[in-house]
Amino acid sequence: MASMGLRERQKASRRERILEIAKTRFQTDGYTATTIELIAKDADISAVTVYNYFDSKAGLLLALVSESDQLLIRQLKTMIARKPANLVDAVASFGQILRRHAMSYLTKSTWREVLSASINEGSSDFGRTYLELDNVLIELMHAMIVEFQERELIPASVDSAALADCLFSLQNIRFFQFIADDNRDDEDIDRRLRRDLESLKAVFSA
Amino acid sequence: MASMGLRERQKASRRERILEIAKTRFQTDGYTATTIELIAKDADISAVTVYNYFDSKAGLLLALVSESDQLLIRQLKTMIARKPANLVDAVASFGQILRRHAMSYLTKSTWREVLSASINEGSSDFGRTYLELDNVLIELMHAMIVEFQERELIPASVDSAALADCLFSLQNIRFFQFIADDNRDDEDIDRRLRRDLESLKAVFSA
DNA sequence: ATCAAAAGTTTTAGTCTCTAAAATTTTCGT
DNA sequence: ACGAAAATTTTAGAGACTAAAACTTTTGAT
Repeated sequence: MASMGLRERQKASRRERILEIAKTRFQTDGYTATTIELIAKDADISAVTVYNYFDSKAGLLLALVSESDQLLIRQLKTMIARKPANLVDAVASFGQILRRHAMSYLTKSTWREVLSASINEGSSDFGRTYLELDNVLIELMHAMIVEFQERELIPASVDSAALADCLFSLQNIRFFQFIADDNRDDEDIDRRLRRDLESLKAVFSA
Repeated sequence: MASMGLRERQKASRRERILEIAKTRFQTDGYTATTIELIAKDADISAVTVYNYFDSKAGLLLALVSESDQLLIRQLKTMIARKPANLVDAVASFGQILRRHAMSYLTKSTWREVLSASINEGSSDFGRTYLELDNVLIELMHAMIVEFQERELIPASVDSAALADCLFSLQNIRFFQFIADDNRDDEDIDRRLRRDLESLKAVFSA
């Protein structure tokens, strides 16, 4: 990257700087208490410049979230590599890793901002970034299912991509519910997700 | 209700008036173009008074949405009474009725506001109202499944409540995706939902 | 009917997100 | 070094929302 001109280097480093400052601010003072003005002051720039780098306050937050994604992906891959014994356990583990990772990073209240913005801004940068994130996770779910097929625990005739999308979605809505309700804990959701899969098994095995 | 004092009657009628005005404004000018200030002016009250009746602009919108619910419920009941031939068709119809009803009432963009607020305000009035709405729909899904069990198309051993919750959730996330993306049409989602159910059938019937 | 308390409304003043545009500064290619 | 291009800052403003003080209306007791 030595070929980058001053301008480009400045742009990249300024972006990093904003992200860095926002991260600590969000963590120490919380999302709502952190104003864009404050972040700008910390970074010695004007508030408008922050908007020049990020679409919105929520967009800044999402950029931070997507940074943490590499770790999440690694954790999921490790789980998949351990070859879970059955689909129900596998999907449940998948969800659990997601939830725990989410909670290690942000509070539920802050996650609500992320999810809420992800719906509202399907077209913006934010929306696109979020969709990419989801797609990576769906890819992982897919890989997991293909492995089940290779081990012949799932018939090869099943459309693995369709199933991956569907199972991820099911897990995802339970994640939404987990985030939406402060009183719902990890085990609560784990039970519910397992119950979902068990009832589906019950109807369709008939 | 003749027993209500002046105060209570005024309160109710003012609430109705705000709702009425907001409804026409939202429909003619759109949600974002309609400011609280404008609604207040139309209703001959101050903007702060609007906030006295509704938590937020999105809350006002939700109050409007929940008004339209009676019609939706009737449509779903009619569909259920027609005794659909199989689960897949039934769930697909359920979703289709929801989407069409939604589109007959508000634009996708406006629905995004509703959904986004529903996540962000789990605790507020808004959140509670929205949960109630969902619960009514889950109840209907449940009734439908019980009917399937009565017709012995689904084994009586299946936990009908768990299944209803799960199938509603699955349908619901596809509804979210429908709303989130302007380019996704009704048939698109219908196909996807059917594919979801078919792949689940394929895995679990093995 | 009168009057004080209760309830509801308005005014005011302010914070915060976000946008647009004009003015200014910085970097870049020549 | 100089003009063009790009980024940044200033300024000005809209709009959602909040808190509190000032005011008006309704109510219930006398």
